[in-house]
Amino acid sequence: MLHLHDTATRQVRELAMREPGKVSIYLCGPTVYAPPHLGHGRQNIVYDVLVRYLRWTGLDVRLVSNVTDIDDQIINRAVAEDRPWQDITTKCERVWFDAQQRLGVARPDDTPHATEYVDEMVTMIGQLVDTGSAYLTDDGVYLSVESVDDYGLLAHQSLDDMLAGGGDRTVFGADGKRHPADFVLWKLAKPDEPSWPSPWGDGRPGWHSECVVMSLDLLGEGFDLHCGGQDLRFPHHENERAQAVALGKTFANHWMHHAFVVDGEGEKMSKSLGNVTNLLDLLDQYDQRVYRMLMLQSHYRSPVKIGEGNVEAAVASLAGLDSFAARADSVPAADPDAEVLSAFRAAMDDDLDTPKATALLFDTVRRANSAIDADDADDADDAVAPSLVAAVHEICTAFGLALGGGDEVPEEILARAAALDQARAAKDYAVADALRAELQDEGWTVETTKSGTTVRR
RNA sequence: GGCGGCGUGGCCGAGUGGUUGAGGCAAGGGCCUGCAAAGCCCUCUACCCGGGUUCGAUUCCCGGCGCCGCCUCCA
Repeated sequence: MLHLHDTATRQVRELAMREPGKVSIYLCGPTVYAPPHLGHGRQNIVYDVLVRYLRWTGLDVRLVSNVTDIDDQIINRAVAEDRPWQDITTKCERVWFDAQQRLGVARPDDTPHATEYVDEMVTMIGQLVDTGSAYLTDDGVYLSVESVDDYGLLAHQSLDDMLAGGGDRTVFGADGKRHPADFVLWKLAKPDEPSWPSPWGDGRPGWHSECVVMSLDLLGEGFDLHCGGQDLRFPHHENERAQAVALGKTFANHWMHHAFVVDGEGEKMSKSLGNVTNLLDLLDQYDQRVYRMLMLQSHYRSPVKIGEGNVEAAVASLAGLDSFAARADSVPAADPDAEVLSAFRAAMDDDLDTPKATALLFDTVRRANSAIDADDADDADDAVAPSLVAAVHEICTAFGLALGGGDEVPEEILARAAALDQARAAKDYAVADALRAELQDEGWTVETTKSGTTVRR
């Protein structure tokens, strides 16, 4: 069974399932006002690997991930560029899912939008007001954090400690709030801002409300896992939870947070710092599997540096895997090696130890390569290569890592590869070398072996 | 000011109280190959500093230095 670090308890503990065999996961998705950066890419891949792995083990996973399509950032950009805010959200959402597809990330089962849930949010906020957990000020409706007994569960700090000053930081925003940590549920609209009707006046929902309403609506109370980046732990997730608790509802049973992508100096990549690397640039410049490879090789709770050096290293390692896949094509099908799969599951079940699992993958590839060499040499009946090859493919499936390059090789290229083999057979090496050089110049990877020439991108 | 994390070889990045500290990439040598490529084998280089606990610490504890995160929009 999968054991995962839980932010609430700070322990690695078993991911309990509300319903046996079924896993319900809520992932905080993007605010669609800018192109995705590397940090978003990490998020996409971390949870894609989680979901694929769980499905690979036979579990029925439902992943819900929202799209925040109304927010101050969106409004600000719309005003700055003098265009309708919906232009921005629809375009950014398209770019987001396009990037996910290029990353090989499966689309979530549900992608609810904040704008589709405004009525439900208004209803929920009304309940919070009715029970006295929320109150009206002159600019909106706020949740009183003091009405939530265990507020700070995810932050692991008491309200007093959070407020304690020091350094040059400012302590929350105050305005008309009863407590500095109280947060806005409903923002009353200023002139020309997008708005929806509510009992407290036209306005829009605060960021922290949509996820509560949507996760409870689609997954129900006590769903299994809520996840997102470490920066969402507090205040976003704390505040989501506060609303659920104030409503008397059971919220997520387990909290998972992944670490940041950092720059060369180890600083968090962040839009506000301006040190982000556009995810699309990486996808444009490199093999689209490269980023997944990089994420697999580090642990999801450790910061990871993305630089030209390790990107190139990942490219090279993928080339090795592709070569393996190409030569393994001729290996007969077999049941995957049980020991390898068992070691793989042990690693993954231990808080998603993908670095260990990836090491196992490479190790298995090496063993399989050796076994293929040995089988070529003596035609042994008790060949171990097939089961190792099958195990490699299983791991790659669970990782969501496609091997083999993928591009179809045109007939004309295959014909030239065949001509190359004929020249070699005729010991006409000058012709053979010329053919190989031509193909390589055109960007093909050419591998001539005893059993023939393979060509791929 | 509070809470938390990190400091490993040429680079990235795991991990552990003990004869031999993953894996990837890079480098060197070899095998294979008509020659390459791919593959396989071998080799090289590391645990921030100072104390302490211990038979023994990179791993545990204390102190120091350096870096980072959250407490504010943020994956």
